[in-house]
Amino acid sequence: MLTTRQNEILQFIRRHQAEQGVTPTVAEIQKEFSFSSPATVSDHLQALERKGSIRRQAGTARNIRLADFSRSADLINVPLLGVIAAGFPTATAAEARPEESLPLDAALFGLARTGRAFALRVRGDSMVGAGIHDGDLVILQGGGSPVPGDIVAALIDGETTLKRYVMRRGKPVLQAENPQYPELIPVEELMIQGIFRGLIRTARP
Amino acid sequence: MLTTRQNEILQFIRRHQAEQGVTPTVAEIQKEFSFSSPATVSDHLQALERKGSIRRQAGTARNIRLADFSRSADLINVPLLGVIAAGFPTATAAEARPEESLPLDAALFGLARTGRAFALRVRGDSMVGAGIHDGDLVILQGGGSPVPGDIVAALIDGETTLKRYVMRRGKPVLQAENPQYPELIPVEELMIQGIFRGLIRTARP
DNA sequence: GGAAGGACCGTATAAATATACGGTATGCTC
DNA sequence: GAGCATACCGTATATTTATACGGTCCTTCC
Repeated sequence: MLTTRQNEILQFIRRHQAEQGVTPTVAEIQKEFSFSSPATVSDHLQALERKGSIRRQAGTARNIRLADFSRSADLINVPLLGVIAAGFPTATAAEARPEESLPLDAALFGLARTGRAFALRVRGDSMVGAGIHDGDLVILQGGGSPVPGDIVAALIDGETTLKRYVMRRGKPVLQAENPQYPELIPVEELMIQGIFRGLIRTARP
Repeated sequence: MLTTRQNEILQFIRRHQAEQGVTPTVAEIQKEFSFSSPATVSDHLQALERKGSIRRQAGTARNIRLADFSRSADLINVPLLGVIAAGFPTATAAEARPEESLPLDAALFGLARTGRAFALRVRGDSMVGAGIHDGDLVILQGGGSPVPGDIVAALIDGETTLKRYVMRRGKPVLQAENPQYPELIPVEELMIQGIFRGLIRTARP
């Protein structure tokens, strides 16, 4: 479908976008291929557009758009905010100091693009019954109301912990999922920081 | 660190890049926020650059670069190839029919950009002891040799299963991690399809 | 009360940028 | 051999684009 030359140019555009974050200008393509004239590039771009590989917006700079770019349009950068205790509550949690961020597929994790999503690394094993292990990254959606049964990051008495949110006799309680921990934590003042949306575990080398 | 306004503008730049594939021009930012002057945008961009959120290349159009862009340059599309049995081996596995693909951070999962990585959805609970549950997505790296202790997707007698690869008396065996399953599966002919690199679980709504 | 930073406006402008126009040359095909 | 697509060149140019300069108004902080 594409000629050899057209394919070379398309590959360069892809590479440029992946590395620089933006598509190249006509002049940059011209330089890469050592063309003497920008018109040569223009010709190729016309061909690529006709064949549907790229789109262009008339009258703007750096106006090349890859036709299949929308594939990764649903990505959001989820900040990794620190460590959360799945065990006894600890104060060393949920700081607002983004060390790092994870590019995640918002649709896969059911994350609202508008709401604040964040990730925390789990320390402790109080949630092993729910398959959440020490070292896992939990993905949480901030700013919402949990449904009983949800796993939540909760702030109780100034300390944050990961527990299951359930109702007992009309009152919300936080429940661990490990027989070695107290099953129920009575809650006086409860602030939900985030609702569990998923987790990521990576094999340790 | 960033002011409210600076953050709004940074978010717009991020969103524009995610949706359009390129960062916005000064004029596009100006229009989005209904500023009467491009100088206002310039002021904000200066502040964002000073604070390290963006970088700019002098003398070019559409020259905003997100400082943390390189992080998402490491994304690879990992095909979701089907379902794998974590239980008794089944023939319905590892088909070469990509239904879907997952954009994943290659560095996070330790995936080689060159090698073939793939994902499978887990059916069964023979690996719950390793924290792998029914419905999880396991990320596997194809084409390598497992180290004893690795979790692998293995093809035995034409059927695929997810098990831990260990050595017993000098011979490789596949081990389930659930007392309800036979602990060791003697292996006559063993083909490793992939080595476990991580998993993704999403909360079911 | 002055200094500093933030948030804007209006205008001006050099440089970057995409593209049009008119060429040449080559290979393919009907 | 005419017609057509591809692959290039050189030049010209209307726009786009980023940014500089000189302002105003406000809040915060010492």
